[in-house]
Amino acid sequence: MATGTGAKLTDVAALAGVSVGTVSNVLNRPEQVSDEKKTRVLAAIEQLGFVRNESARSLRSGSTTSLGMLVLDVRNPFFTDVAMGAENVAEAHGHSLILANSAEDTNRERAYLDLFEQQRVQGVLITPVGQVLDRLETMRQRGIPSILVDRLASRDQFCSVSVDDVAGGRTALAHLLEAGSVNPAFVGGPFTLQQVEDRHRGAAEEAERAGIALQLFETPDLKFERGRKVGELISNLQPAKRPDAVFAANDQLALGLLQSFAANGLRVPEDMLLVGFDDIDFASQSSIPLTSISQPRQLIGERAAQLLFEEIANEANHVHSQIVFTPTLIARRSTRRG
Amino acid sequence: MATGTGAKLTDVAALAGVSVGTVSNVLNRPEQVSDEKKTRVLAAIEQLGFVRNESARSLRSGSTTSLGMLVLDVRNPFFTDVAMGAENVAEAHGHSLILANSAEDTNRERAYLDLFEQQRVQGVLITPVGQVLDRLETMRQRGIPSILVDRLASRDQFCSVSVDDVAGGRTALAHLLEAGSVNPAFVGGPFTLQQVEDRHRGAAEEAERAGIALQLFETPDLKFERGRKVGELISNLQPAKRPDAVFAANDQLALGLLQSFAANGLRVPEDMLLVGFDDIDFASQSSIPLTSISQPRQLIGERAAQLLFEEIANEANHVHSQIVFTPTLIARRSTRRG
DNA sequence: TCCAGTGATTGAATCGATTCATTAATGAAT
DNA sequence: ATTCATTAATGAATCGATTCAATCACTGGA
Repeated sequence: MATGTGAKLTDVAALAGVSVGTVSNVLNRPEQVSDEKKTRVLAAIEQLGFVRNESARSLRSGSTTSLGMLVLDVRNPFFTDVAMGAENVAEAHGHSLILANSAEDTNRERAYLDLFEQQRVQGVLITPVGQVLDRLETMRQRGIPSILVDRLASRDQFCSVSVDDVAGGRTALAHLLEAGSVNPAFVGGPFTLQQVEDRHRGAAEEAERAGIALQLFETPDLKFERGRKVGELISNLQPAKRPDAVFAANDQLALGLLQSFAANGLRVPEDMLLVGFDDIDFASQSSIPLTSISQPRQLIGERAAQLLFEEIANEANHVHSQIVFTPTLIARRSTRRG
Repeated sequence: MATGTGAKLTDVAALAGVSVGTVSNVLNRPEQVSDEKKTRVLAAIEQLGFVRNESARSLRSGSTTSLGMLVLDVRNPFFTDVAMGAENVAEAHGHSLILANSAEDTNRERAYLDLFEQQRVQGVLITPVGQVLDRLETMRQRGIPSILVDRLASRDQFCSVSVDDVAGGRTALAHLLEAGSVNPAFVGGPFTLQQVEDRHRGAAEEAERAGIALQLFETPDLKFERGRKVGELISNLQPAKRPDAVFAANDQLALGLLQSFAANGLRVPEDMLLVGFDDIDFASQSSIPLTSISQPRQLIGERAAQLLFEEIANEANHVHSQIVFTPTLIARRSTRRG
């Protein structure tokens, strides 16, 4: 049964007793083929187990039917959710999404962009790591447009889909104040990350507006372990100086804080209010469910893919746009007293 | 500057003043080309911004340089970790990994297998959803081998890489008994999932060996929410009948149990010991760190990819093998008294 | 000087599906 | 009966990189 190398289109044509053109038409313009030949061709395809060679197809037709997506970290649920949104839209357009992982490594980022170019994908969704805007612009000139995801395009030559982190910061702090905090703190860093900078700025604005000081605990990263360390530090402050509420720059950090508060006998929310950012699954699954700022992850992916298809369809006079979502607060036990 | 359609190999050859064969050699067998021409060609490539057309390359050479990977759920960290392992190995072999998500949907599974065949990937790593073994066998006869991941191959025509869940179950229960449990329980289901069945069987074996009864709380799924509900149930049992230790079939379930135990004033580990399975990141990040059974996720991906490359290299007389890893216990606070 | 041997270079043929100008067939209209 | 329009089918040319048999250039030995 093993045919060695598979059947090709000419084999199908021979078996069905039609020309290659007709077989191709059955595959690509079935409405132009008479029912009789169509069934004969389909039967032949079935019988031979013919699978069309995508390389040959795209070489001749000059275009593929796939999009490339390059994310910072596939292990981060944020990106996989975004990817799922994009994938759904791609599927609806009859395209497939090739998902690749730069793992925050500029070499891998470059390698995958090379791959995408070589494969002649129709377009690229990317959360950049390094300085790739020039590269992306070159690619667009060569006919492969790209959309920035989770980044606000700093130049107007790109579309982007991102989240308003400043607004998120404002919302978080307003919520803490409303819940009764008079001495709130922000925990997060480094400030070279735009996201951190923005979230803090929003919080600071809101605090100022209320005439309240915002303490700052700057961290070198946003990991769980870091949260534990800062939590230790905060727990050991004199009660008078200790903040009564913390806004953490992301949920990982917040969960670390939560763990060490619990270990040090600081009760959340009685002694300490806590808000995170991202609303990852585990925010709600912690033993004390965590209030968090939620981003419409799936929607981000969907919109990004839609924008990309628009640009693909109308490369010539496409107008770039920046979509910015406003994140929303999900209130849970960690800020609900009594 | 916009060249419209990019430069091709003949353009490079013309500019460099060499034949197309030489340009191709520079790309594929650089050691056979004199330094002088090599530099001229490379300069021309640079100047024209030439990017080789992968479709043309693989059409002529008859083989691609990519692997397909089809996972049950990209949002599950288990699979993304496995994927990263596989990706690393693929990269080391100069291949790229196309990651696709069947989302436990047999239609999507079929569609992506179609895509992989059309793209003539070199091989496939797959965690099957539906009944696809026949399909996979056909694909292998056509020259596309596949490896089962996180599944023990029921037929000997496939390689597989999986984990010994029975051993995991034994280890978990032995640990609970050692920690002082005299009335342990298993929480999990449905038993149609091989994983659940095996984990329970291991635990039951170990309990029997120790002459101790193992209570069973069967669940219709393995989600966090379900864990909360069962936790509620267990918390409300009379202390005499209530188990003093729980082995949950996975971490999600265990975290749900943990949350509701806390809400009901049942202290872990003082009043209740708790072990999960999978060792997801959040097991250690819970406010009471969770003891769990850990699977070598990355390693699973690496080995699977290695097996695949072996089969690709030696399709004719490859001997299929089943790799089964024994999971290990990571002891944390949830089973450490005093 | 000639020849054999080695290594670099060449370019026509090739991979397999698609395209499109052309032909064939059928029917409607004059 | 003839012309025109419409639809279906054909198959040679084509996409762009790779392959490989043939050619060329050069060296060292006879």
